Amino acid sequence: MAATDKKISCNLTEGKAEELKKKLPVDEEIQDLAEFFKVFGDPTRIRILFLLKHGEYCVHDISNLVEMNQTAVSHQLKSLRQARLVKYRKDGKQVFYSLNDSHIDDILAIGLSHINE
Amino acid sequence: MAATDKKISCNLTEGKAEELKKKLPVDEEIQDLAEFFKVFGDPTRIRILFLLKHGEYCVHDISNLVEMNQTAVSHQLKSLRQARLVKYRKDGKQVFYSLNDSHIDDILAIGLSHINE
DNA sequence: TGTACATATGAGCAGTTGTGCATATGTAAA
DNA sequence: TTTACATATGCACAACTGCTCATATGTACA
Repeated sequence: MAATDKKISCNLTEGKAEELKKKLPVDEEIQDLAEFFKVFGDPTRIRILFLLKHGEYCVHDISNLVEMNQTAVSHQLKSLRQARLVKYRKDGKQVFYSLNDSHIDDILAIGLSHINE
Repeated sequence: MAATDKKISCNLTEGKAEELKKKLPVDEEIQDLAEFFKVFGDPTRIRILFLLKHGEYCVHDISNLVEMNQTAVSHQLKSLRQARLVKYRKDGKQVFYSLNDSHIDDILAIGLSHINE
């Protein structure tokens, strides 16, 4: 019995295991994916994203609409910016935020359809 | 000037603000969505999901393939089960896990396309 | 320049999360 | 029934997260 045919667990030979592992995304990709989804894993950020589906808003507006204080909103907008989910435009004293990724709608929609099943 | 026309921040009247808030999902839905996406926000769980795209595997196999000890994998499988992302089938001493939601592929694909942009 | 406003940032803290250890439960074979 | 194996669970702990407070930065206007 060749080395790669050795059973290493329930139904897996070493050969099959190695083959399978090659089909998985590399570590860095996995890590980036997790970081990306983590951004969707907070109610405040989700609320902001749903809000921005309806247009661009300044920080003060966002803060009012999601009923969170300005500092908390600013922190979350930073996360969203770093994940490249929102973009911003400065106009005088104000900063207007809007969605930056066409996929956001899709992801939120899939999420909704899952939880409503 | 009517009460609902009062400017409450940058470009928002009270009336517009109330209208907008009605368009956002209710709190419970927002909360559930966040919980759902949180599950995708961990590298180990993402790895397990990618693995299960290729078939059903017992806990021992999964543990081998994602190179994590059995206990950690069991804990994560519990999260995935609770989020209804995986289902399981008992066969003797073993428990075989597989994907439970057709949307998983879609979500992972969108995530990948975002991080590779 | 000074003042007021809009937004961002850093530190601190409470709450949460992922992992590993020890162990429990469940099943099959001896 | 005893033993070995497969999986699950409770607890403890370190690491991380999101919020708040205080404050910094930046801009406009008097």
